[in-house]
Amino acid sequence: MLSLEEQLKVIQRGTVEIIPEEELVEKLKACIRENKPLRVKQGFDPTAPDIHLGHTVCLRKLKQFQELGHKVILIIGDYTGMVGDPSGRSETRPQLTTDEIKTNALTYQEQFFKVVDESKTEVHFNGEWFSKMSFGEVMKLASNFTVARMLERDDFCKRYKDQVPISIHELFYPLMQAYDSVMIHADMEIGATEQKFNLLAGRTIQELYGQKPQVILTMPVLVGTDGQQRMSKSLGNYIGVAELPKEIFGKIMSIPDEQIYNYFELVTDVKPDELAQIKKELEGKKTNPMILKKRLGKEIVRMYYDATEAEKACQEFERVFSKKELPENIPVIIVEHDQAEIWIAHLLVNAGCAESTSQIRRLIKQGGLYIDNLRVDDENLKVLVAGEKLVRIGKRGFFRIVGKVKG
RNA sequence: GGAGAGGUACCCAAGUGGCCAACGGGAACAGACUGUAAAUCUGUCGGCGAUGCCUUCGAAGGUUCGAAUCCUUCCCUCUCCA
Repeated sequence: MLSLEEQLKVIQRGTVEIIPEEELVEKLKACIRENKPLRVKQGFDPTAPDIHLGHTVCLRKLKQFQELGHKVILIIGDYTGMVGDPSGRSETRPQLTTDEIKTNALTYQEQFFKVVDESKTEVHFNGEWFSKMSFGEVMKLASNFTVARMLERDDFCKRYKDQVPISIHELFYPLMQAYDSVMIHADMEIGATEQKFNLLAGRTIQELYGQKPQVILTMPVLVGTDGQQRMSKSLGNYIGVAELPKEIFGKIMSIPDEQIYNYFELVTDVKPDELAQIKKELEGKKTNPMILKKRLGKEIVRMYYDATEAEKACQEFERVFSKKELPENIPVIIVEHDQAEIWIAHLLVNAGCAESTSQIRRLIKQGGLYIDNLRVDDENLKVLVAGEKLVRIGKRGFFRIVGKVKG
């Protein structure tokens, strides 16, 4: 095990807060002395079946703990998932069914272990204890917190003021997360800054159950591809770690330039001195941000695939967007029709390239539709069904439509 | 239980009898520009082979030549009082 100072250096990297830092020092000292690893916890609710880069900010921290020789405990919140974490939310989250939770949990684990080391991880579902809890125990847990304290939370407070409903069960969320810490005897819990309240609740509850409170460590919230809000699947601004290389790369290219540095810092393995270099380049006007963004894209694809895929994704991007050439793989769609000729809008809707004929009309009006590299300017264009057509919708939609006349 | 406020398109949000397929903003999409799927600017943004027709403003009925707008019932949310 590394020395206290060395460990602290690694642990502190990229964090927002460690509360309280003195306790961490104490815990680390004891663990070095007794050669007993810390139990470092983080929970995830299997709400959306995709881990995205935002999640990896904390996961990567967990990984660092593993590398320092500590034990990571991953809680899959099948029960908390039924409540839905209110953190940073402006409304009640939809409650998941047990089936959804089950399938999501599987994908989750698969994706977790793209970042953390499975062999050094203990996995628990919080249903293990919550499903067995009696109502009396629930009441005991609930009596430890007051409504006023819950309403200290910014998200609840805001909802309350804005007259947005808050269901009673949502108030249980922090308590449940806290109780998880009791059940697994957590020494430390990691979460994004918006988790602070829940994490602190863990300390309170642990003490009430006669345990030493966990130290909490918060990480910055990663902003999504829109450059505004936190990355989240429901906001549609996320980059999933299981996405295809070209998707990951493309989405990275679409983040605002101002976010480049944050991404390098929070979700890549780029070393501190290199980070400083990147910061400099971004601040100086000499380097085109695009260059750095491409590097970022490659860096991230490499982490979840490999260097070859990363290079390919970058080249594909350059081919399609910089040189405006055709992408490498164009989906082929086979369409059948009983007439020899068909209105272009119908052809594309039948092939699933567009949702409505109105959409195609609009596209043509705007000059965004190409057939065999020729811009279509006639909304009423009819085409022969038979044969293969190369269709381009806007900048990104490429299709090969192979038509057959029925009968 | 009583009193009041409110439910509008993907989201926020105007509109309180015809000029409303519904102002505005965001998202999204398209175009221009650019060494980026960044930024900026412009446009589009319910559906339909369409200078017209059909469906939409919590739900169902009703009044009216005509309703998102008025009436009735119901469902949902919030606030205050108890």
